[in-house]
Amino acid sequence: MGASGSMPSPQLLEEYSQFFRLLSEPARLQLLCYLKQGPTDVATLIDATGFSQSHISRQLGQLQRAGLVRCDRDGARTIWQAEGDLVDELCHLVQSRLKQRLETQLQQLQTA
Amino acid sequence: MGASGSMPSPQLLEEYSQFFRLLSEPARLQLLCYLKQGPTDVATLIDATGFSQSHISRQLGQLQRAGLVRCDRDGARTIWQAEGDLVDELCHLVQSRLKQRLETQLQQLQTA
DNA sequence: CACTGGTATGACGATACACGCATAACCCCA
DNA sequence: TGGGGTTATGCGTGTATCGTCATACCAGTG
Repeated sequence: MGASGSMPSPQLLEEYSQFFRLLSEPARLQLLCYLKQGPTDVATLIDATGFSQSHISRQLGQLQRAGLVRCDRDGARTIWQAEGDLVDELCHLVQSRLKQRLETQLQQLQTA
Repeated sequence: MGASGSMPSPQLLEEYSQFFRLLSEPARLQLLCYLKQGPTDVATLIDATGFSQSHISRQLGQLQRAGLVRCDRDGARTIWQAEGDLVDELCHLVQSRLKQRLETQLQQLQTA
């Protein structure tokens, strides 16, 4: 069961990995999680994360190009917010896995 | 709706990103997809991917430490196989997102 | 228009990691 | 126990990307 699926094309693999790479950086993931709590301006993000303004701008740019984040201009300021809950679902799946893995490790220790 | 979740701890963010980083490399993703088709020995993987033996060994090691892959020894050879279908689910979610994104872009072109 | 606050971008150092080569460690069999 | 085949590891190199500083860009205000 489930053993024989079809191999994705190299291009698709590349897209997948590019997407996952976006989430492979704690800084970006942190920004995403923060923005998930509601629309936020950049000054608040700088204050919350301690990163430089340029760094945050770059990371938000990448997330925006991937459609994970969008911005509305409020005069000179820019208000950012997370778009969609794909990342939530992905993180939830990964969390389940991590949890399950730790549980089995715990059981192995107890039976040893 | 869904605007206010709770912020994950830095450690958890780190774990998430480490996991996603595993999938951020086309080579590893390719190996995973290949192994999903059934147990395979290393020689076949070398042949299928064109990577060096040492590279494949390292990548499999990383995947194994994350519990995404496991190996059974067959004499001198090692037979590898994918473990669990977490990666399938993750890729499926990402694929849906990519598809949806292209569809909206297409619609925007048509209405323009 | 000059000025100010906010954002994006070029340049750069530092670090991480993908790869391959060579070689060590390992396992089976005669 | 030695030899052939298989897998893991030390090392070097190249490349990508993080993160910062300085600076250019851009929108609103006196």
